Amino acid sequence: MKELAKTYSPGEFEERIYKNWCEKNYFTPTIDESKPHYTIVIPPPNITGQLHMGHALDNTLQDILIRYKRMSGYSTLWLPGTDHASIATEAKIVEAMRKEGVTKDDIGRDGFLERAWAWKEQYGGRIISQLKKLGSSCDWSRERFTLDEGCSDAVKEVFVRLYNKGLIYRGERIINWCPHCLTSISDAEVEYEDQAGHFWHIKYPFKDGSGYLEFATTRPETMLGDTAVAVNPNDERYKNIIGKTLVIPLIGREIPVVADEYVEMDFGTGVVKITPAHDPNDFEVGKRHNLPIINVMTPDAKITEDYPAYAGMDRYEARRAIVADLEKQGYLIKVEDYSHNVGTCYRCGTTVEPRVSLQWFVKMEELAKPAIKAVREKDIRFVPERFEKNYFHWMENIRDWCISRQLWWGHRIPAFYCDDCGELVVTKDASAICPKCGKEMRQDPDTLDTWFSSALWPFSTLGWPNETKDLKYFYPTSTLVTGYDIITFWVSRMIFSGLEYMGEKPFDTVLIHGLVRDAQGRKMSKSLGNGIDPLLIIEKYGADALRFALASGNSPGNDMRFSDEKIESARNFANKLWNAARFVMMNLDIEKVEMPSADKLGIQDKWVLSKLNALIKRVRNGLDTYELGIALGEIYDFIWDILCDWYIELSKTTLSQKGTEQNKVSQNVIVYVLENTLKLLHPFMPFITEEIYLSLPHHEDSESIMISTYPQVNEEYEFSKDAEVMERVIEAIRAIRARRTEMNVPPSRKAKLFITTKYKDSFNEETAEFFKKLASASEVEVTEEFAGENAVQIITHAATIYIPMAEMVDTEKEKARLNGELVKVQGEIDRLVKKLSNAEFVNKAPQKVVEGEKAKLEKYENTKKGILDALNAL
RNA sequence: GGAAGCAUAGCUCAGUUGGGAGAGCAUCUGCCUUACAAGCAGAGGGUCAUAGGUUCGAGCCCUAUUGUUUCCACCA
Repeated sequence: MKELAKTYSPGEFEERIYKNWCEKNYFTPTIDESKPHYTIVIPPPNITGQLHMGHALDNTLQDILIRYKRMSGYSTLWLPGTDHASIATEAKIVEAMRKEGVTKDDIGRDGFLERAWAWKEQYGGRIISQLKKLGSSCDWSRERFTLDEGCSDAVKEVFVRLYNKGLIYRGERIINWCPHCLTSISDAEVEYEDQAGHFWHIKYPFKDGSGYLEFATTRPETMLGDTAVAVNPNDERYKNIIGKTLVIPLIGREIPVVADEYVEMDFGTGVVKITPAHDPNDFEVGKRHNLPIINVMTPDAKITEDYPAYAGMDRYEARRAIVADLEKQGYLIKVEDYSHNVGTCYRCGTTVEPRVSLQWFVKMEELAKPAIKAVREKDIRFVPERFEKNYFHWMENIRDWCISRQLWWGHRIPAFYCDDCGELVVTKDASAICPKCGKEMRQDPDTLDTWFSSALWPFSTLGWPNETKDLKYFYPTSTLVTGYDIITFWVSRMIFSGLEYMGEKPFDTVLIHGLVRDAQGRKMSKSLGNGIDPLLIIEKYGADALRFALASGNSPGNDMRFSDEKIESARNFANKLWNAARFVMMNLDIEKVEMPSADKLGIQDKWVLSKLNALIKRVRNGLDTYELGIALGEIYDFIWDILCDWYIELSKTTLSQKGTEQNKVSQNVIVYVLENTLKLLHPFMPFITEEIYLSLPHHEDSESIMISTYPQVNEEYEFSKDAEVMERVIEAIRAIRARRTEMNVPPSRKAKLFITTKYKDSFNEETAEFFKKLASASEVEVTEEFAGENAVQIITHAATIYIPMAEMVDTEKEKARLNGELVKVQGEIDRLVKKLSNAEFVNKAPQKVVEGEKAKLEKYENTKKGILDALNAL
């Protein structure tokens, strides 16, 4: 047994404890077929990332579940790792190179990758070390990286399999292009935002000189790529011009007027210019009408050399120039303000440019079907359930997934081309010879979407495609914990991937949490500068306090706010527990906890043990149903209210009486209760619970709380009758304190109590001590009748307590007060009588509820009788 | 355009099988009571957004409305 420091200072032990856990290999599970497994794969943070509150929340929740299951006898694996984050990382490295004046082309692909790996070596581990500060009990011996050898092999395997199955194809499609990142991005990677823009009303002349056709556009610069103008075939206004030829001003190209259902008659002028190369809808129209596709922009969104007047201008410059020219030449009719939704790149925020290019796609429809079924049939469960709707909506309207990226940092597409004959070979091999001409083939220069490898994470990390022991034992994983913002990006793709390649779901349950917002409820963001750094919080308040602040009051799927208030109250709670433990230890001389038999227990012991059982039940239930915030709230209430405010106070007398039998009983019970409470709390606050646990004598033999057994309800310690006896005492003590405060009697002024009661089991010599200690009683006399005069009277349903403090009693005031109480009590009685005389209530309500109401009525009747007696006596 | 969440004390939020509303912070009062002032003992403060409905009984279930946030789709 060692002594605890005087104040809670987490900085002194958190690191030491974590190191010890690692050295003892507690985080590494053993594969034991006789035990159930519980597996979580971490949502791999980007190697570019720094720990933010979102990570802190996500990992706190995972660690709580993992520690709970570990203590509950599961073989528990929490598999950690990081994501190569192709766009984000590449952007970072390109940026760093730009500062040195070096471009990607200068150093070439190999040179670039060398730099990227060096960068990964240097910074990629940063977030991992930050996760450790949080207390995450990940099995670091199994740490993985989405771009490591094994994951790369899994990616290639999947690509080849899907290609051979016809589920991966290459085609020229219109895709979202980021002119800043210079790569394609998938639909899911586009974020839409409202932008103020304009509606330019423009007219194109008919070739035959028969006037003009007016329409409006938000993007006049794309007129350079117009290959038609469309109207609705049912639009009477334009029936006669379908098929006529228009001439595009400024460039003189002749284009047809086509009819297409896509055009809405009631919107704007009912005329749409068609630019198949730069708008997804126009692309579809173009396909239907065999229109040429004219790309007018370079990859960085500048006008091509084909249009000398505007060549080299970026999109927006060209827009201004073209509008100016149209106006000059009389083709601009008017300009309106118009707010519209514009797609932006989720990484850099640049407005995306739809662009026709040759890309690789995954055919989604067939893959989505079993993934929908698995969730529909509750084989995979979302917590909370409502997020299924998001999932279904996305999956049921899924479009093919553009997976190729024009980046270098990532999994290179395992496809090879023959420059001579155009042959295509898809293979896991590092090189390929053309089967037709025997020539060395050229590998596709592109890489895969980062999410392509993340999709395989639950099994690629366990060794797939090899049939490893890990894969057999730990797959499928148990719970996936993540934010609602990446259900589509990640969760949905893991589900169809797991089902397709493993033939089995990747996890049972998806626990969705919300966002951590700032104190004002705003999203934490770099641009707002309102982010709170979890590492600074840990430094100042401790990891346990941070975890408490994040887990308490958190309910699945809901956003939460993080404030100074919250973290301070978390730290105060840790301090409270710390001091309670200090108090307990100050009073101990036992070496090991040996629980006394029930007949030796005091009434307060029976009460607290019953309360502990109730707590265990509720906490386990909360944890089992993913209501972690509720479970933690229960523990908080127990520690603060039950343990500290009552049980410790109730035990002070016996704890100070060294050498007595009751003293031994008290020591054992208080340590037993504290030990169990610590265990219940351990998943939430691992460090402080371990530090205290190791300082206490134990009930069981365990060298660390994290590998001890999670508490279970102990039927031996169910004393519901005794608990009621104790509750009556507590109620009386509360009533006395309230009365004394009301009368401004300082606690230092002790007074004798006379108690009349029919509950002699509650009010007797044993409990008299409690009144002395906690209700400023000098003496307690339980009597059949109190004959004295001018006493302060305190009436509970179980007893009437007289305090003879004549000078405090003003008879008239006392009468008024009692009459006031009488009115209140009578009100309650009336309500209950009415309810209980309602035959429908008595017949239809559950027996338990009716009994409860009857008991309440009896209590109020008792109180009423007490008040009436008191009034009579006055 | 489609969908979902939220609306409870001055503030931030709990309240899961429907049985007369809680916490933290803030406010007020009194306490250095030998673990803790990061504390202790009390007190005040709520038509549970509005209007209907179901039910013996609704903060909780249903419908509509208002406000608010988010997701999805994206009509030039």
